[in-house]
Amino acid sequence: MAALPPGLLGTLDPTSDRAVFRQIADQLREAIAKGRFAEGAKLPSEAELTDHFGVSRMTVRNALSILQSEGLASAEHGRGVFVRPRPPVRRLASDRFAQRHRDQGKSGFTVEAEAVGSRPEVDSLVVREERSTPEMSARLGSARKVLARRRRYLLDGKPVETATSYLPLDIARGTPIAEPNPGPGGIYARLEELGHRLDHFEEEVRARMPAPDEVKTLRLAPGVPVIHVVRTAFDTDGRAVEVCDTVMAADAYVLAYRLPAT
Amino acid sequence: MAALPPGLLGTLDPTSDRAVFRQIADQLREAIAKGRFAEGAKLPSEAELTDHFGVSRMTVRNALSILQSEGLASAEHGRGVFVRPRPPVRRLASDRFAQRHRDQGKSGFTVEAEAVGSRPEVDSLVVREERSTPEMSARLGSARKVLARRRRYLLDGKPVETATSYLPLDIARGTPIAEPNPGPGGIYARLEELGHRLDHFEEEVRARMPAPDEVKTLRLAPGVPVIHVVRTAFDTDGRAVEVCDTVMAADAYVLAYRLPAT
DNA sequence: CTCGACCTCTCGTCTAGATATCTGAAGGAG
DNA sequence: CTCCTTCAGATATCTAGACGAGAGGTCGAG
Repeated sequence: MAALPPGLLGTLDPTSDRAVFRQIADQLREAIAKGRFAEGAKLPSEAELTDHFGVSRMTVRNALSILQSEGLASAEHGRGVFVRPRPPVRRLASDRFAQRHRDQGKSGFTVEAEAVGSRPEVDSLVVREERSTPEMSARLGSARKVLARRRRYLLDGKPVETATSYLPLDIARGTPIAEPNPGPGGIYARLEELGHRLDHFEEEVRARMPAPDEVKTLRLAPGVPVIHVVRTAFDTDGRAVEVCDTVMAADAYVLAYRLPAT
Repeated sequence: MAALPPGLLGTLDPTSDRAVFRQIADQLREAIAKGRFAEGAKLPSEAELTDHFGVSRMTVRNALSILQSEGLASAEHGRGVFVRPRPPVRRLASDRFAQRHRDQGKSGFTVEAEAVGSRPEVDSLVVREERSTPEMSARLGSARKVLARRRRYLLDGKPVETATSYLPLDIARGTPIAEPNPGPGGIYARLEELGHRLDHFEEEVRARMPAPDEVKTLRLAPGVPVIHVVRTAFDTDGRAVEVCDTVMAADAYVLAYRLPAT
């Protein structure tokens, strides 16, 4: 076992009342912040840290798990623990739903993916009728059943977002909206053709840790939260014509909004 | 040691290749989801779970730490592990910066706090001149030094948000903006009085896990992400007159936006 | 040269304790 | 009755190992 290069990490303070595993985590965190470990670089192995600090392996693992829960590092079984690179974030423009994009037949996701030079993909498309939940009824008016359109979005093969649109059946049933592929411009273009002229959207943005199924679907690394957006589309009659429930990998997104000051 | 009530939790599947501590976490998660443990209720103690499942204490602790990292539970030293209550979330209205609130002399935070019947507080107010960072220079134009206004917001005594406003010195120096208390309506009202008529704001929203100092300042429980908002204010000349960097406890906030469809 | 067996390093899971610290309740001193 | 001590129960930290499993390199058989 080769020892760690001297000076890379410091030593423990036995007089401190700060737990040993936290001190170790602190040192690693500081070393990462100072660039002593580059993005994507491998941290010292558990055995090396065990030797360097003179503690048991569980204590070292405890320290490493802190860094992972903070999203600073991620472990790869059989390889090591690595500094998590900050992925190039993608910008979700505020004019995502502008008329001009619909007119060009492009969906919001396609527009954004092309803007950063990435390859967009859509996945696991399920369209079906479902019973409405109380929450959805409150948002959509009183529809008993709704049309649900579920899909997953990928960027260069990596899943970044899942979205489910809910529409009242009396609007969507028997229209292209109920087809897997609703045609150019997406369902918003179809809604306008059906006479529901869109007026505005309301978005609610939350952040939280993912549920286990979300970790799986979005292939989330430990310590990555999700951004949960619920968007309601209103037509010019003031009726809610669609609710879109979106869960995004927080390390892949920056949401951009423009607010008037008046 | 009293045994657990029968039926509250199931048993392990020794043939499964799913790790034991994950199976235990799954069972607890499911029990919480089904309401067998109410919000704020105490989960079985480590000793009880150890007995019930016939595993060592470290394994049980491992399972409980998963629930905490998911934000589903939080441990209290010497008391037990409790189901985290979903706190009543606060709504950040899209018209937060509307002219009418400034005219009434109310800040955005005060307006929102009153809307949910909570007692707002502002804390640790620091106003000083600082060197500008490259990022800030890019956002604010080219100011070499900036005025920084740091503060922490509390709701009913609980810290929920920290915010730092940065303003170019040529605008702010020697004005009420450089005072700890800028007067009614806050700095936006002062900016308008100084001839900088506000035109619009641009907000960038990110979510991530908190850094250790943010955990401390916002008294965040483990497994709670933060929402990071950077807002830039533009005047009618198109000049950026203020950048506000805000870090919010994600379990205390829902951000609401209204987007035009045109 | 190619491919597969094997070997080593690495992280993943689990056990069975020991000691420390915090909380809340019970009980005694005043 | 009030205050303080004591104690039981709970989580926090740490040790010292054992075995499992994935990744990647070495090296010999073919």
